[in-house]
Amino acid sequence: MRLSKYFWKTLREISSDAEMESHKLLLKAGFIQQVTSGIFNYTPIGWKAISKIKEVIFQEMNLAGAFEVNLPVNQPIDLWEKSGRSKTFVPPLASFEDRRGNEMVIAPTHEETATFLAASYLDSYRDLPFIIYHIQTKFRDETRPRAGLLRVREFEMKDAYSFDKDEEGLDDSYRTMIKTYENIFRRCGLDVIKVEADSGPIGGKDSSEFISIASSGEDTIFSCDSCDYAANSEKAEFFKLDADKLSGNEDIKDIETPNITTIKGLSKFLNLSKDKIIKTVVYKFSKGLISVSIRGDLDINETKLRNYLNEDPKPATKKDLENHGLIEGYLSARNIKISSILDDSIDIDSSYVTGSNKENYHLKNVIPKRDLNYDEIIDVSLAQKGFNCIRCKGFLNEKRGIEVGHVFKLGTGYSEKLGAYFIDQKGNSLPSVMGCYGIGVGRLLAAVIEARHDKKGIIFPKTIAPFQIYLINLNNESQEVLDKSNYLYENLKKLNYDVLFDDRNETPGVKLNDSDLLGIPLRLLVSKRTLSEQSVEFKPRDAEQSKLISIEEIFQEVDRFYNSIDT
RNA sequence: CGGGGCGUGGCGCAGCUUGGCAGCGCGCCUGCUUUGGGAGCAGGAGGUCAGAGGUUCGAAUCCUCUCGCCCCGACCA
Repeated sequence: MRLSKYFWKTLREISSDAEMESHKLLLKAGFIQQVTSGIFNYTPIGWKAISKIKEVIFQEMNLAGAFEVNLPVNQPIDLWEKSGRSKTFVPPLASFEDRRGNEMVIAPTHEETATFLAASYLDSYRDLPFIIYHIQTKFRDETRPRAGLLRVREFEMKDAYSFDKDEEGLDDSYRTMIKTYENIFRRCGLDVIKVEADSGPIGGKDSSEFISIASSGEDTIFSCDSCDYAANSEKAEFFKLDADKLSGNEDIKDIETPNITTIKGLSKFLNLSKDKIIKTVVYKFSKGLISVSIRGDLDINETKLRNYLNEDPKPATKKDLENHGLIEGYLSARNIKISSILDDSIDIDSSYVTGSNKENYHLKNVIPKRDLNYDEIIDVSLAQKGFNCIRCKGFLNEKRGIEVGHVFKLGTGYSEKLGAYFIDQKGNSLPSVMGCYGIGVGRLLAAVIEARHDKKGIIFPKTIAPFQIYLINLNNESQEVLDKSNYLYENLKKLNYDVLFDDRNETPGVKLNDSDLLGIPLRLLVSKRTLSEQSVEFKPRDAEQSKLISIEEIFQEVDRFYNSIDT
C-alpha cells in the first residue's frame, strides 16, 4: 500500500479525555474515532489490525475442530423469554419494535440463538459433541463505558458454544477451548494467566478468565507465589489462619462501649486484635433480612454472597434494622429472628467479642456454637494480598489485569429451556451439556497495545501487525532514492509481503515518527545516505539499533526476519 | 444511578472570575526555500462559542433548563 494513497493519518494532538496508554495510542495512530460514548468507528488500518486478530482466532478455532456459523444481531424477544433472561440480563437488553409490532432484541450475547440452532440440528448422541462459534457485533448498554476500547457498548466478540452428551464430554471440550485460548493469546503476543472466576449473569458452574497482566487493568486478581492457584478477587478463596484463638466457656458478659461502632474502634478500645471480634453486617434481599457474620479482620465478598442467595444483596437501611430491633454499630447474631450466615473464618468453639443488639454495649465470651443463631456456615470473605493460598498455604500476590477471554461451563440450563435435547444409547431424551467461550476482539487489541508499547508508540507482534513492513523513501527529491524504494516495494509485494510504503512528500521526522507510532515490526529505509553504500537500513521496531543491508541481500534478510518463530 | 470536570474554526486549547472587535498552536490551501527525528518564510480559507430560554444598550462570559462527553464510585464481559 502506498501511503500517499491510503486512508490513514496520525494525530499530533489527542483529547485529554484519553487516559489509558492503549486509548491514547489507538487515537494518535489513527486506528479509531469515537462516535459516541463506548461506540467507535475503526479506520482502515484499525480494522485491519482487528482483522489480523480475527484471522488468528479463526485459525485456532478451526484447528480445534469448531465450526464457524453466523448468528443474528437482531433476535425476537421470545427466545430471551424462554431462557428467562429477558428481564434479568444486566445491562438491560436494548430492544425495538419491528413494523409488525414484534419486540426485537439487539443481541448482547448469543447463548439463546446458538442453543436454538443446536436444538434444530440435534437428534441423537451420534450428533455430539460439536462446537460452533462466530465473531459478531454485540451491543451492551453499559452504564459507564471507559478506557477506549477496553469497556465499550458495541464490540466484536468471538463466542463459541460447545455441546456434549455428558459432564465428561464437557470437561473435554472445556479443556480443548482453554488450550485453544492459550494458543490464541500467545500468538497475539500476550502473556495471560488463567484465573478462576465468577460466572456472573451468564450462569454456570466452573468458569475461568484469561487475564493480561497490566497495572492499568480494571480487574484485580490473586495468584499464589508457590503453586499455580490464581483467581479473580470476586472468586478468590484463601486459607483462614486461626492461630491462638481464645478458648473458654465463661458466661457471656456485657461490656460498656459507648459510641464505639466500628471494629477498628472496638479493637483499639479493648486492646484486642480484630480477629477476636465478630463483625456482623445485615443485608436485605427479597425474602427478608439476612445477617452475615465474619471474623473482624476480614471483609465480606458480596459476589460470593450473591451466588449463595441467587440475588444481589443490598445493605439494610437503618430503618430496616430498627424494624427488627437491631442497632447499627452494635449488631450481633445473638437472639435474632432473621436468617443468619456465618463465614467459615469463625471458629464456632472459640470465644469472641460481638455486638449485643443494645446501644453502647458489646458482649464478650461469646462462643458462636453456644450463643449465636446461625443457619449456615459458608465462605463469604474477600481475599487480600498476603493471605494464604487455599491449596498450598503459599502467599497470595495481588495483580491488576485486563480480562481478554472468559470461559464457562454452562451445564444444561440453556439446553433444557430452549430444547437442545438428544436421545442417548438407551433411548432416553437428555439435555445436551453446554459450555461457552468468549473473547472480546477490540479489547484484545487494546490489551496487546497496553502490554506492548514504548514512549514512541505501539510495538506490534508480527502475527497481528496491520502491515509487515514499513518502507520509507526518505528523500523525495532524489530520483535514485525514488527508484530504489519503488524497486524494493514492487519486489517485496511480489514476495507476498504486506508493505506500507511511506512515499509521502513529508519530512524525515514525520515519516520516522509515524513509523515508530504505528509499530510495524520491521522498518526498511532508503535514503541518499544508505544508497551511498548501496544498501538499505533495516530496523526491527523493538531493536535499539538499525543495520545497513546491501540491496542484493535485503530480501533474504527480510525472509530471515519473518521466518523466525518468535512474535 | 451518586460525586466531580468539560463543551469555543478540522484537531488540541486560551478567553468566562470583573459582559464591550472571536484568539492561540497544530492541521488545511497557494508560492518559494528546505530534506536523517513531527522544517522555514510569506500570503490565505475556515467559527450558529453544544442547544433553548432569560437578564442587559450589549452575552462565549451572568441566570434557568436541556443535550452530549470524560473521570471517580456503584454495576458489569
